[in-house]
Amino acid sequence: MFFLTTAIDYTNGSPHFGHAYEKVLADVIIRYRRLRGDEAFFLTGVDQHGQKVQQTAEKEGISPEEFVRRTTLKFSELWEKLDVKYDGWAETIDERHKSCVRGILTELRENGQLYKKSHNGHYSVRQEQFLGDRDRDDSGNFGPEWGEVIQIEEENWYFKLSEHTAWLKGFLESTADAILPVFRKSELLNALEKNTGIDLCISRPKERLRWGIELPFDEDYVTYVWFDALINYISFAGYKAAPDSGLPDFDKIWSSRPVHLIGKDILIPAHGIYWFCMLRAMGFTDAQMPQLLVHGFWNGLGGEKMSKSLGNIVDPNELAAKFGVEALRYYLMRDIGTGKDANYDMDRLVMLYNTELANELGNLCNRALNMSQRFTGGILTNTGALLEEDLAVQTSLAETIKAYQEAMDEHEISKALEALNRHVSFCNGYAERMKPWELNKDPEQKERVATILYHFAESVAQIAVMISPVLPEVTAKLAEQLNLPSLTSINLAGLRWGLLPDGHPIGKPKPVFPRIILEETA
RNA sequence: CGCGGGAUGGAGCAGCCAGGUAGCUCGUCAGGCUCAUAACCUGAAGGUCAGAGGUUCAAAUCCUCUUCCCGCAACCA
Repeated sequence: MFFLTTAIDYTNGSPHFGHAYEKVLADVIIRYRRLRGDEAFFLTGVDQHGQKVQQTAEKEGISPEEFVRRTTLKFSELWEKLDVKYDGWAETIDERHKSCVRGILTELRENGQLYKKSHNGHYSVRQEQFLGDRDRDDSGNFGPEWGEVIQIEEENWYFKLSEHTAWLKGFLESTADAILPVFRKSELLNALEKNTGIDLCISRPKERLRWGIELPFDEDYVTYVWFDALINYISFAGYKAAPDSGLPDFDKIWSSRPVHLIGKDILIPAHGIYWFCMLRAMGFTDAQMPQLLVHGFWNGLGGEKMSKSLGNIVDPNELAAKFGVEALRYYLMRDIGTGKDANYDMDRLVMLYNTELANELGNLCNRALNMSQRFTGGILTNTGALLEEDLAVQTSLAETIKAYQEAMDEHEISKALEALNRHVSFCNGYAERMKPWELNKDPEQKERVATILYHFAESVAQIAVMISPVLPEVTAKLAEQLNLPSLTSINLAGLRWGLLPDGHPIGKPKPVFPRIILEETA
């Protein structure tokens, strides 16, 4: 079983472009695994506890439950709109999750992994948080933004993180693919190097934070965000779940190393250090440790961070409404290398859609069907003699499948799409060289024309299958036009020359990718 | 010497790990075609691969140093 999770999004605001990227990427990866014929489970969801939620709800004069119910909907509705299809949905206020967290905390305490101690430090009353040295300004003082800063002493619960860091170092060093891309691992190892004997505080006193999971053994505290949120990966996979919970069978879901798709911001320390050590403390073996697939960020046009203050936030809902879900999904997968950062550029979104989808693939499909209807009565035949040029098309397609698969296996979606485009381009060149519209004027060449048109249609059919993880709706539309519904259920191994049977009646052409025309707005 | 990423024709990127004529898309220019969503095809111009040094028969690719840009600096309880 291939088990894929994403980060769970914090329900304090609306989903933005980055949220959409991660979920679409996960959706594409999972659809690809299914295309390969693998059994797969996709878990995503929302992180609903914490101070920010508590504060914002208070400000709006509603209960945190009500607030979280509303914001959660913004996420789930977006995923539905963007055709992100998950199998499990994680909400951290779910009782099944809470009881899993409490069960784990209880067990860790019994195993001597938790202890209570007091800490003395600077505390900002206004911001309701402890301050560290890096919160000081240039002159070494805490600035006015913190309001009144007092020295207080507070007791809290700690997790013996330091007992596991030596193991973690060894595990990371001996597991080449523990973290992808690889350069992230060196970053993590460096961070780990500096982590000497520090334990992790896993509680917050209730007088400061009520909106969380109460510690099962100390009712004055709630659980620290990461000790709550990270556990979603196992709680909603059925870890220690009651038989009637409705959750999946954990042993089945976690039968091989799962993949956690996360952003680069939460690798260190949350996933790379805390989560691995938490799993280790719970008794997970090295072979059960998840793989972290770390993606980059979308920045604004000049490469600057997207932020509210700069006003360059991009709303995925607006983009989907303006350009369509297909254009958005395609852009999200096409214009960024997995693991790297990219700059969001609307002009590129339009350009990539118009050139690669409308002009290339869409047009190839359209001209193929058109000629078939006009020249061969809409009937495909593949019994004609093959010329070198025809065989070159078949070779190009076979190479495309290989390149596509290699790229997808490495989660390099953009490169996979590039490979598909190369074959489409090749077909367009083949069309120019063969000139079936010329040949058609000669009645003697009927069979030749049919053979050429078959090569177009078959190419479109196979590309339709390969593009399905990224653009599932497009595959359905192409399958309909090709009059071959089975395309939507075929898997990769079934991609062999001859998907379209001899004598197949092909459908009528209708643009699958209407060009996006941007209105001039001066 | 804190850590990591990046610097490749006008723009955006690939190539670098496993050295061997610098590649892709867009844009520009000139042709061609007309089956097709003003789509398609061919050709051309344009780069001393940030800079310096080193290794090598050979370096964008390996090593060293420098400059510039970006992100992070985790114990914030």
